[in-house]
Amino acid sequence: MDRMPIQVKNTFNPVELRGLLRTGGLKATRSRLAILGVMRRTKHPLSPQEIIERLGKSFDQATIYRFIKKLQARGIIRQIDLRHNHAHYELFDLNDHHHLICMRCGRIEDVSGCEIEDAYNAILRSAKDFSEIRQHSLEFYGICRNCGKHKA
Amino acid sequence: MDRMPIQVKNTFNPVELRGLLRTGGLKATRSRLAILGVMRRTKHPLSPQEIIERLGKSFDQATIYRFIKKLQARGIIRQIDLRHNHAHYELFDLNDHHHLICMRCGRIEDVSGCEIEDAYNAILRSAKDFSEIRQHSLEFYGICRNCGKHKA
DNA sequence: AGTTTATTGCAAGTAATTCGCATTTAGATT
DNA sequence: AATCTAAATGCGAATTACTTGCAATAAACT
Repeated sequence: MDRMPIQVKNTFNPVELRGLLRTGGLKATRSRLAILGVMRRTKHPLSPQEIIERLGKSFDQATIYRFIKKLQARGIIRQIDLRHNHAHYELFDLNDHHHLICMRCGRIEDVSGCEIEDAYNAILRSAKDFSEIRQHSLEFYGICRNCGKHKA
Repeated sequence: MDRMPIQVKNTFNPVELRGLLRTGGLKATRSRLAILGVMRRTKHPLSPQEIIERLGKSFDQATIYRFIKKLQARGIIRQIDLRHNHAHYELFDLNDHHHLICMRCGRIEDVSGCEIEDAYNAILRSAKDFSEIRQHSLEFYGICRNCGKHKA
């Protein structure tokens, strides 16, 4: 394949998607590249069903769910809790960001720069039974401007 | 119908449980007092099924789920994402605390004192589409000491 | 090209949550 | 205390979310 220019964080090109999989010991199948492609080009967390919809053609759920598990175990994606009754996922982003979620309409906005990482050590020091923190999840639930206009 | 969250101090005795419900415009039935009782005396987040188990007698799921929704809408309980495939809930606690969750065995430890609240304003300032934050969720996922001993 | 092994697709299975509706009950009203 | 009414319950069925077993397929290594 052609050598691709160096990309900014998390702008995975096709080659990099392959590498991502290989590094994780995962085979790079057409489906998998397509799934990662969808996630890459969507800027908000996706549910498995949403991924299937975006893939266009009918796609087997089991395949998605199994793949998601592997991605998650390898830290390639992370799980986001939007408080719908199903999980959402997004590509792991080194620029740690979190989400503002509207409790009425579900609108999502990214918020960036939250120095939780700095708190890790303090938390570990105070923890009795834990020796390692691998990830965290931080979501803010509120009311978006639009919903704020219309009385509840 | 559903109202705005009401955050009441959490020093519940039986009488206060009644008041809690009344303030929320909810009828104080025997079942409801029992459910709140279970949540009060358990120090970790519970799933609807766990609540049913603890209630002893056979208990209708629909009743629990419906009640939980109302409690949540009123800010009496909050939802915790332990990344099992179902939601967990705990009584809302003004002493804001969060959870360390073991990614292997699911063990939970509380961590307290995380000054996220102070970040609310900063976050709102930087937010484009949000005018109000009502709650947040912060969970840390890691490996507990016990699981840390045994190699993965 | 051939072999190995991970991955897929399908169909069935389980778990989690919701809904509709007839019945009951808490709490306000008389 | 008896009555009234809206809210809550119980039940069964429905829906949604996710998982599993297994035979067929395709990636990656030789």
